[in-house]
Amino acid sequence: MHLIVRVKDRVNYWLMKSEPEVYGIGNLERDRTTIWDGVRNYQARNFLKSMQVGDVAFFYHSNTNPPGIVGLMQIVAAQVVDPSQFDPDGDYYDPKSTPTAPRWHTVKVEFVRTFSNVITLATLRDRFTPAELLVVKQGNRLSVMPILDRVAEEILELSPAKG
DNA sequence: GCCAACGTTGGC
DNA sequence: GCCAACGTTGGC
Repeated sequence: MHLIVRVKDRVNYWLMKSEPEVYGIGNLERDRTTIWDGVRNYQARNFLKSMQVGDVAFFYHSNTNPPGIVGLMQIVAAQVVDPSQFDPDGDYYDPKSTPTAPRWHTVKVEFVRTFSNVITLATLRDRFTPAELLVVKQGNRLSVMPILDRVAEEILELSPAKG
């Protein structure tokens, strides 16, 4: 049986977590772009690898009060070799990685906007089931995850731009 | 600070 | 290849 796969240009949506104490949306607004380095989980890495330029990602603040989605960013470079894997003095050094055989790829993201209010985890739990949105699942530790189009659009409706 | 969830490591 | 021990994430 043959399937005709129609390849269409489409935007994929993602959610990416960071602790604001380490690197928050304010840091990204200041820097405009950043390499999303330091992810050392294979499932998260595989999602990072599948991101394409133009994809949109929600910036999620974790390990803070309240946790939640705080803004938007866009993928501006894909398949970026994570430079932190080569730094022997850094927290993310991977001695098994070499420049010719890097183990960790990531993306470069660009600031789009900060939401006027945090879309808290509690709000997300009210609106979405764990099957719809993985981040609301209890005990979820994945720091990069895909977001269904329908869910992304609903989140965007909750998020007027700041100012 | 506690602890549930869960990914990773390593002994066997 | 199993699985107990351990370490980390991250909400609360």
